[in-house]
Amino acid sequence: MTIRLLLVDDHAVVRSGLKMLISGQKDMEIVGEAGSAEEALSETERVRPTVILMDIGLPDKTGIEATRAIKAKFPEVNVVALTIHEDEEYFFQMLNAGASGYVPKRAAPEELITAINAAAKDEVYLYPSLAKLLVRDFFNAERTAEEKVSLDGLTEREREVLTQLAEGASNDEIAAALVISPKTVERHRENIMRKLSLHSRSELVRYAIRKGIIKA
Amino acid sequence: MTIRLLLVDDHAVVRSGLKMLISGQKDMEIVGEAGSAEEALSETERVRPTVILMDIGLPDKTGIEATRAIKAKFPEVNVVALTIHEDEEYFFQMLNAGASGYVPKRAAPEELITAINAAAKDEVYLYPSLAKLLVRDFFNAERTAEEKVSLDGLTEREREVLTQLAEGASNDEIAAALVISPKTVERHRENIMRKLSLHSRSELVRYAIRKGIIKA
DNA sequence: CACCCTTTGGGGGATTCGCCCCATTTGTAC
DNA sequence: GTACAAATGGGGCGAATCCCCCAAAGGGTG
Repeated sequence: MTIRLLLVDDHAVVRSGLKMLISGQKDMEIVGEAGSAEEALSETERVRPTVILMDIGLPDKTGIEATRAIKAKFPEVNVVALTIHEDEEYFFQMLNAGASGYVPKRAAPEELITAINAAAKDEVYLYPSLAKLLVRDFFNAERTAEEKVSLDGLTEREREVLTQLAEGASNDEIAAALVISPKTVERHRENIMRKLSLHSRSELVRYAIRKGIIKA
Repeated sequence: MTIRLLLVDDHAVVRSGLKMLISGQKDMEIVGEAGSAEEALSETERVRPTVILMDIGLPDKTGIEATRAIKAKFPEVNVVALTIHEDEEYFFQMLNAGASGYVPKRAAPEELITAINAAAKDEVYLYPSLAKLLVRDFFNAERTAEEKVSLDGLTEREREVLTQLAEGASNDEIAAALVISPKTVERHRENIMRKLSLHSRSELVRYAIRKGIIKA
């Protein structure tokens, strides 16, 4: 099964570099090129590629918008972002737009090949320095030491109550679980909210998830 | 800078295979081996490796627990999971435990080398078929095609209300924002909760964060 | 010993929530 | 043209929430 590629980049030089690189891969074939988001759309419709290599900086729209538009119309086409940007923002936006991979232009050629192969199999290749960001955000990790302290001076008991609150338990349920009076749970809740400057259970839930106290 | 490796696997055969593979890398050096979680801990303390290759199936504890314990004591040591398991559960648990990479044993040797290099640089390598799962879970927001289905049949207006609810807004605040009566907001909230089988704002908040409708 | 912090518990009141009942208008589908 | 979903709005009611007030027992520190 040959992988049919569409190159999207406004620099012809970049495209020819990619063509040279791809030409070494016998299971890949470049079936089209585009220098703008508009062209990318029409070329996708015309040639129906397996995978699109998408630059982010395009003259008309960003590659992010182009990706979103393409995935909306042709969800079976997978997009690999290939860009000079290693910003966290672009990375997340591109994945959110539906990209199946993200490779900086400074990456080794083999990494791009890996990413293309992954995208063709409907998998996702993430460049390691950026994958790290995704994992960090996903698990709200990085705590271990300082974020546990950054629970803004909550006591042990308060943290215990907060956990239950965040999981959606009512005052009575928490009281039963901790074997104390519902009124004491109230008391703890008030103290928690005052210390954290939060004013509703909903805000407590978000706070707890952000801090990694509970999982979403 | 040589990368100092600790191999953790209860099968000596696997360890010698890895030794052979690593011996081809002149910037890597195996400084220790362990056949159990217990040994992994003590060896980590003794040799202070840069990167640990960690199997999940160990005789005493799982590699997940071992990783958690090691990251708690030696956060600067990065762990790459190397396992036969490609289950979603193990994958997420391992990352949550603090692993800097996840490579199935069936992966190509170069992928393991890439993962080790990434881990040594404090980055994260994710095997493409599993990276896909992470991205999917992280951006469960808009799925272009099946998004409407994945939100269990919520209407456009209901999703709009849900977003506000999840952000912690009261009925009156939402009414003001959407320029409708508080009573109508109530109506929408009831329909949302019934459709999703949720029964409190707290549960709505978690649901919305899980689905990527709002960020935590 | 006096002081502070934590944890425990109660009273009361204004407000909000969660869940029923009801209805009208405006589309879209058959 | 009728039927059905979606969006709009209202009334009411019991429960829960949120925010004040109050207090006492126990631990630790200066």
